[in-house]
Amino acid sequence: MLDDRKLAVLRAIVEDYVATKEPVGSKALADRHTLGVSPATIRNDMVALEEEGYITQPHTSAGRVPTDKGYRLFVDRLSTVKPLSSAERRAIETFLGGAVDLDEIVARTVRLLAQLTRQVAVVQYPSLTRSCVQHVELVPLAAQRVMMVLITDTGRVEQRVIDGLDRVGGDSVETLRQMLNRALVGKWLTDVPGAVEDLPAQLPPDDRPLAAAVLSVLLESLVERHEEKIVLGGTANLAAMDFSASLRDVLEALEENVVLLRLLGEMGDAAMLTVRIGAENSHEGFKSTSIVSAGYGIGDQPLAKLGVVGPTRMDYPGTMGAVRAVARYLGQILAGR
Amino acid sequence: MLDDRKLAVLRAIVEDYVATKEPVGSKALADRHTLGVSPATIRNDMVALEEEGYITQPHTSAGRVPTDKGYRLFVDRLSTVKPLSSAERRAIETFLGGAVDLDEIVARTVRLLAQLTRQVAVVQYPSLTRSCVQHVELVPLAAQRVMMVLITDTGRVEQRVIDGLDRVGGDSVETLRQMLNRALVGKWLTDVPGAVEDLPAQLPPDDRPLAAAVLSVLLESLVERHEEKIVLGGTANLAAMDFSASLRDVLEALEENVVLLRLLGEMGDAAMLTVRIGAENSHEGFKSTSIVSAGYGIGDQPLAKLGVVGPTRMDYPGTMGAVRAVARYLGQILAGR
DNA sequence: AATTAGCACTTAGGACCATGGAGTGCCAGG
DNA sequence: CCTGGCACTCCATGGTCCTAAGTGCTAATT
Repeated sequence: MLDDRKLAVLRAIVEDYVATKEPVGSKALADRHTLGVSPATIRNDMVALEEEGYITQPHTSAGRVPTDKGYRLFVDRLSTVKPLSSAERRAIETFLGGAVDLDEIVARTVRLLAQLTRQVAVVQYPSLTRSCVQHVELVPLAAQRVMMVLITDTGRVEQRVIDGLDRVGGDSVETLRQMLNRALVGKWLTDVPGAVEDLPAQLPPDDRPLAAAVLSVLLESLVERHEEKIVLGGTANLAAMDFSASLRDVLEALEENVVLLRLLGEMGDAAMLTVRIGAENSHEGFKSTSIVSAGYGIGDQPLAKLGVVGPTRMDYPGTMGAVRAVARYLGQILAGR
Repeated sequence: MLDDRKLAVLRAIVEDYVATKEPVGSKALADRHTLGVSPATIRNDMVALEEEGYITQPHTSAGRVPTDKGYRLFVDRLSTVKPLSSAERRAIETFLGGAVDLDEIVARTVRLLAQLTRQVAVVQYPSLTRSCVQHVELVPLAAQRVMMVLITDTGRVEQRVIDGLDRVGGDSVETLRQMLNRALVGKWLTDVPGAVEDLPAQLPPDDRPLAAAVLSVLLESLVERHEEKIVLGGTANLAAMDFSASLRDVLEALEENVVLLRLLGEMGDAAMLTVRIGAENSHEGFKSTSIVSAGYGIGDQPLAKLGVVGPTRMDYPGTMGAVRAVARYLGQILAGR
């Protein structure tokens, strides 16, 4: 059905449309690309492509524009991920280098990705479900309050205040602290529930209320509703894009972290580079955008995902190259800490 | 120069322009407000107001629009801060209630403020310079690395990794930990440098390199370049606004946290409700926006600031009311933790 | 059978113009 | 000092026309 030349035409249409932002006609294609055939032939190919639903024309006498399906074919079969220039690679290294803690690493990554792609960047914090406990600290704040600080091997530091306790003795806190660390250090967060099950029983009765309170907070807020954090950057780049949807809709969708997280979650895991185009995104606000994402992690251990959001009319090879490169470097940086 | 009626006219112009987003003419004013005079009289007043620079007309045969100076006069002398409805107050309380930690309190505050004002909300984290040390924790991560966690009374938890040490003994860490806490707990962060000056001298020689490394990180990254964090929300509301500047410029300016922090810093301190109108903001990107900000704190102890950014044509009384109310509630919530 | 040239057809968008309406400034009279 | 009246200005709106770009179809060519 679609011979090589038709595919070449589709590729040319996508490339030109992305570059010029204007519907592209048969004449322009013949001029700018060396397809070796005349505009008339290209026109014939275009009707075939249009019948198959890969391209469409905004109105009768306009050029053609790729559809979501057209972009999909382009991404799957007609393009190759474009590696970054060595200048860009160096920029990444120096830029991600000087970060002092996880927050700063993530913040810099998101800025970097936004700058490289000129689109909206999204970076998810290393998932708690993929982290191990490195240390648990209990800090007495007042007679009835204790702060719990959980430090993971991925660098995340989460704190919660446990409130409304009866007079808490310093010894009880210290005992519980040691016990928690003995039981939990090195464990996956997902394994924490099992590991703490029989802890209260090992304590003297006086200390059990405290232990119960601490454990319930730990389990509930950190394990069960496993909090995923996400950071956005480069929203200013939205202004230069023009969606079919309204800018407001896109901005609103972006502010819904829950939605973004779900979408990221639906995308390919691990080191996979995944592209979701237009209506493939199962959310109204992203219907006229594409999302390019990749997982990042330490070694082959996936931690979380990052990506960019832009108009469906985007430079897929370049964007995919940038996302992949940043994901890899981020993994390296995290590994080297 | 400006009698009461002229001021009333200015007030009416501002109110109508804010409501309708259209230049307002003498006839409309006479109809919609009970000024008790004819359009012709109003016209005369308008030329006076225009000569003084309070209003201007986009073109010869259009109505009048307030200038920055006009808004300034309106805010200073012609309006009163509008208290929130009781429904809104209750919304604030319930919304800010269920937050579990400082991050969530700040996140909720920023969403709330954006929703109430339908503009872009900005909330600064409690300033480190206004915080006291509540606890310092040292966690050995590996033979050559230690993580320092600093917890303040305002709920902030900052962590830094200290790297490149020689073999660190568990005892050394424990000794240093106790010593740091004895020396620092309860101290203002700004007083930390003085308080740690002679600490290394009190340690056995073997432990001094570790102490020096920890202290240098502590001083440098937390005290000297005292990190201020800031959070944005409601940028989707930007789409509905129309600035004279381009949307992109405003978005870019908003992403520059440093700029925002400086601007907030230039605004009135403590419980003061401050308004910066248009060109009063010393940054290009905010030339066509107004910023309404207030300090928040516990009791009369200021902690940091929050505010909203919107078009100069904004509902000042309403916005000021919302900002003031949210700042107060935030203080109360923080005090009650 | 595939490609190409030629041609008639469609349509968006720009230029041009006319017109109506909103608003002004000014003047003379109350 | 206020007001009604009036001439003037200018923007916004809508209509018309025209051009440029691009198409689809057919007949000729390879």
